[in-house]
Amino acid sequence: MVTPESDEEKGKYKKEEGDEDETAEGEKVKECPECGSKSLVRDYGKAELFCADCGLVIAENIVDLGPEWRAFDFEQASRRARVGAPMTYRIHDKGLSTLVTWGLQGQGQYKLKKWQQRTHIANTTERSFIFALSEIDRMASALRLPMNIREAASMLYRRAMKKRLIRGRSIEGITTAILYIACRQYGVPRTLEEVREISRVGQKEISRAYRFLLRELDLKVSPASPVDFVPRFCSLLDLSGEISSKAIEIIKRATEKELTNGRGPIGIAAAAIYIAAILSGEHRTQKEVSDVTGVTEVTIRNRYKELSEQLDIDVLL
DNA sequence: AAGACGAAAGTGGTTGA
DNA sequence: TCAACAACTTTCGTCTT
Repeated sequence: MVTPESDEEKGKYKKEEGDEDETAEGEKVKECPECGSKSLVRDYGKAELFCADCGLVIAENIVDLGPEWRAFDFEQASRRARVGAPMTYRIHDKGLSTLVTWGLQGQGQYKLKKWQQRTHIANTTERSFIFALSEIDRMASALRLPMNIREAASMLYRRAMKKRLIRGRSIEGITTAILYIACRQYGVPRTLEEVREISRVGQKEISRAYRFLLRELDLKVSPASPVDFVPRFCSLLDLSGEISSKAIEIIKRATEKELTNGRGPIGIAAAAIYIAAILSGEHRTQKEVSDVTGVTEVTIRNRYKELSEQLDIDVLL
């Protein structure tokens, strides 16, 4: 599985707006097949091309790592082809189910009862697991998240179950928190509000489950970077990739000057987008930005005042 | 009339004794 | 466990376009 994002990985994403990229099969891609976004980003560290909106990994090994990688890849591909469908974490028994038929004739009543008790427990945990996976899938669909993130979420749930962390807790809370974590880990964070909207539980419970899982699975989720929100917010505001790049540039300068310390990343992202849009002659009102980002106009104002003053950006309306 | 501005009070989460 | 604290929100009156 791809495991994401440590601090040092920040900043090595390179924007390739409007540029064409090649998948391993040699096709040209310009937009994300999952969500249609044109914000495709190359991560040279992991040698991936992925969608900055939803996190879908479109191509791996896009960088020429030497002449032999294709052969390597092909060999693997053909080897896999012989084993059947790729194993997935999203099927409750990892897709390796076997059909077993029992002959129960001749068993005594007692033994049967015992067996039923045992399988009852197995059935209920199994049942809730299946429910959890379907919930992850439902919410991931609503958020338009790609398979790789759903896989990661399912895997996290598996780990949580193995450690017996689910018992006595609401599946809804856990699954929502897990999805929230998975998005963060893949560098396409969702806001707590966005996640809450498609969840069946409230924000309080999601946060509780979130903190609980981080502690118990000792996951390290570095605080979300404002940069990670920019492409998605921009496309929600119908702003071009140029503006997105400009906003990211502003954030980078702000980060160097340590203007982002202690501030909420979403507020920073919102302000940077607000500024970038005005500078590009594509004005968006504070209300519009506020609506898609979920931070108030007041916060956008405060951040954008700070940024424009400290970075000597003249924002003339 | 809509957008931007900023003061002031309120809220929820973190930190440190 | 409690209080102090910073960031953010809510609310609202005022100014600008």
